[in-house]
Amino acid sequence: MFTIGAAAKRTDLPTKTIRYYADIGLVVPDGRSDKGYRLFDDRALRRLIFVRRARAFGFSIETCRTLLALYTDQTRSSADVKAIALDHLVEIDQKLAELQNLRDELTHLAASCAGDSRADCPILSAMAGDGS
Amino acid sequence: MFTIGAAAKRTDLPTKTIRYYADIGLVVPDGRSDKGYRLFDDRALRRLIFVRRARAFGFSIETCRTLLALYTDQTRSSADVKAIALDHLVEIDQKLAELQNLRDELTHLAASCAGDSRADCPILSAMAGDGS
DNA sequence: ATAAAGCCTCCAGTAACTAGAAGGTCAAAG
DNA sequence: CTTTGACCTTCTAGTTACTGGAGGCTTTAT
Repeated sequence: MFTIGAAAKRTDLPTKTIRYYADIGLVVPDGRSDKGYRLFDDRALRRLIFVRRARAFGFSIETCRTLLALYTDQTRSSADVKAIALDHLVEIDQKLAELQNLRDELTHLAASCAGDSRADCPILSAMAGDGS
Repeated sequence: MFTIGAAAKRTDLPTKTIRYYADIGLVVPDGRSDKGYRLFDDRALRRLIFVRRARAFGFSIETCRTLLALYTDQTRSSADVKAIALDHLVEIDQKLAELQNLRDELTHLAASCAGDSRADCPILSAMAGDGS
């Protein structure tokens, strides 16, 4: 059984985050010590690490909740998990496309800006709506 | 002089957003009617549109504030604006790289998942830290 | 005259934490 | 035995950029 600090070291998560996850019922401690300290067992640590990885993949907390449930459920079908992953991939691709657009346009604008001491600036002009 | 609703139509921004921008002092109305209605003039509308465009480029509100100041300042140098744009480009490129990484890894995982009725799932295994 | 639309302010909620204050607990050192 | 420092607890509030809604005037249209 680990206190929150020990769990933090082992899971590579901040104690604040672990406490937060406990508060929202995402990964609840196994129990409390007689003085009220949260105590985590190995299973809880595994779940915390699972969440850390899933979050790193960009899954929302709510999706992590679903994923954790599937992780725990031995009768799950891999199709359910795959569907969630594919949904997330679609979102990522959308963001990627938006960002690439943004980068291209901003690169273009920045390139057309002299960047000297004169006031004339195509970037500001674009924001103001003068051009295009 | 336009009421907030008229300004919203002309700038293509929600009234709530315009009110918010006024509250935080980003684009303040020109004044108030005798009944307390916010009144916007053409200059304010131009500034609202400027902010809408800058936000679409992903600039934060605080950066918009700076950009607006530069927009207004006739003695600005285009170098100042360009520096902000290039900073932002660096951030965009970082996010882009992260997202691409994420997409590649997740694509790989999803591809290796059968997606059938069996429980075995490489995606969950990856989150659990079984592999790699 | 009345009803609909538009305006006002203030409060709360979103996502996922993070910071900080005030205070109890525990292990080791003096 | 006490003190120090590192832990732990709870609670409140702040972050970003809005958005939604309640309750209540005002203006406009019928």
